Amino acid sequence: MSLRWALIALLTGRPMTGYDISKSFSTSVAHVWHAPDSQIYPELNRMEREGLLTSVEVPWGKKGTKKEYHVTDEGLTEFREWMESPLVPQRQRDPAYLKAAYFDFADPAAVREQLRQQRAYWEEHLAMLERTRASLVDRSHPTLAARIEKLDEREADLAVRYKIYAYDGLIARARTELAWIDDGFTLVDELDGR
Amino acid sequence: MSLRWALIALLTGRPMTGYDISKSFSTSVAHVWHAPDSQIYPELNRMEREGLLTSVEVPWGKKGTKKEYHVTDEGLTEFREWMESPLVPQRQRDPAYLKAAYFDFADPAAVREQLRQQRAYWEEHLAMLERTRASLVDRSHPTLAARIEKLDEREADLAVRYKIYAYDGLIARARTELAWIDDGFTLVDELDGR
DNA sequence: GCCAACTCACTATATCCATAGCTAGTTTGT
DNA sequence: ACAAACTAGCTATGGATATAGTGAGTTGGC
Repeated sequence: MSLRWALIALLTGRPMTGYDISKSFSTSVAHVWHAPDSQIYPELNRMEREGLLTSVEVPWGKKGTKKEYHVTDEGLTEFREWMESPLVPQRQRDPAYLKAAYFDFADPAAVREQLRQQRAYWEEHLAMLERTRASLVDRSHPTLAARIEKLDEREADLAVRYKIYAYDGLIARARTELAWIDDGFTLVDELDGR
Repeated sequence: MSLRWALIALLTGRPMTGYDISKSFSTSVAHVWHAPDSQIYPELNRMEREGLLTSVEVPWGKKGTKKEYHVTDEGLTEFREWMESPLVPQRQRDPAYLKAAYFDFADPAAVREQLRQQRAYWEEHLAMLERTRASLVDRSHPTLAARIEKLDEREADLAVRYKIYAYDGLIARARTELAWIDDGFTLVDELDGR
């Protein structure tokens, strides 16, 4: 259900076609809420039917047309309502922790390999988050830039600061994961007698 | 798909009925992999059909019987294979971060209320994790106790240490969330001019 | 003797989500 | 002139997950 709010969040920046959304999703909202095309297109249709979005046919090339989605006042109102409604806490569902709790069933070499893979993944993820954070700070991030154009300086500052705040949280989380993985290497060395 | 491995993990401790599983789930594996009854019962059936589990009918009271599930050798083999197979990294999908990135759409009072709720949730969650960690350290945790009974001291040590390691990760994660929430209070005070 | 609380084992329904495609038009490079 | 790469907008399928039940047997307290 958060998908629709992620879509509205994205469309507050600028009106977009389904294709634009599916592309820019991966460089912005997807860092907090990933979704594949097969969810995005049907959800856009549903939201239009429910009046949260309207669409405008825009010509594309000589013959083609594309559908540009705009957030309606109703959509914005419901988005604000969601923003202020209580959060449903997420259940834990992380295979990495499930595996870690039962590492004694794997041999130490396999455990080290797991840890190496996780470390590589989180390092890459962290680097991406830091790049994105930097593009928010200098306001070069395309989705953000489009959005703050329409705002005055005070509003723009709010929008930017909260986005940086969200990324700071993601970055702290990634660093915590990396520290935990490093503790894992230490532990397996100790238990394996090195 | 991780559900079946969570179930095998639990059943390596001791054979259990579906009901036992659904109950003890919440105090152990659910901390890393939550699942409702409606997933557990069908999955147990499927696993039995596929030969990962066998079941024994056990009398219950005067007339009733219950079904006790045991992990088969095949189940244990597949569990070990999963343990050593590469992890599929999880996509981000966290409404708390989605909201935080767009806090500028909510008024500061609503933002503070959100943060208070999250703080309360994570504090409680952290306390629970620390209680569970303590029960692992002194080996009083029922699921763990049942499991290490059958093991020699070295194997028991491995099982206990890795479980503590997993909880240390969850605890570090919870502390990171709490620190982030506190940063949120500071930020909203600053932006709201207090 | 009866009720409440608990044990046991499910099911029904609907939505969410992932994987993996498809078709057709457009632009760019050679 | 043609192919490759890209833009556009989907769909089909199957499995995962949440919410919310059902109903029957058992135990313990008063």
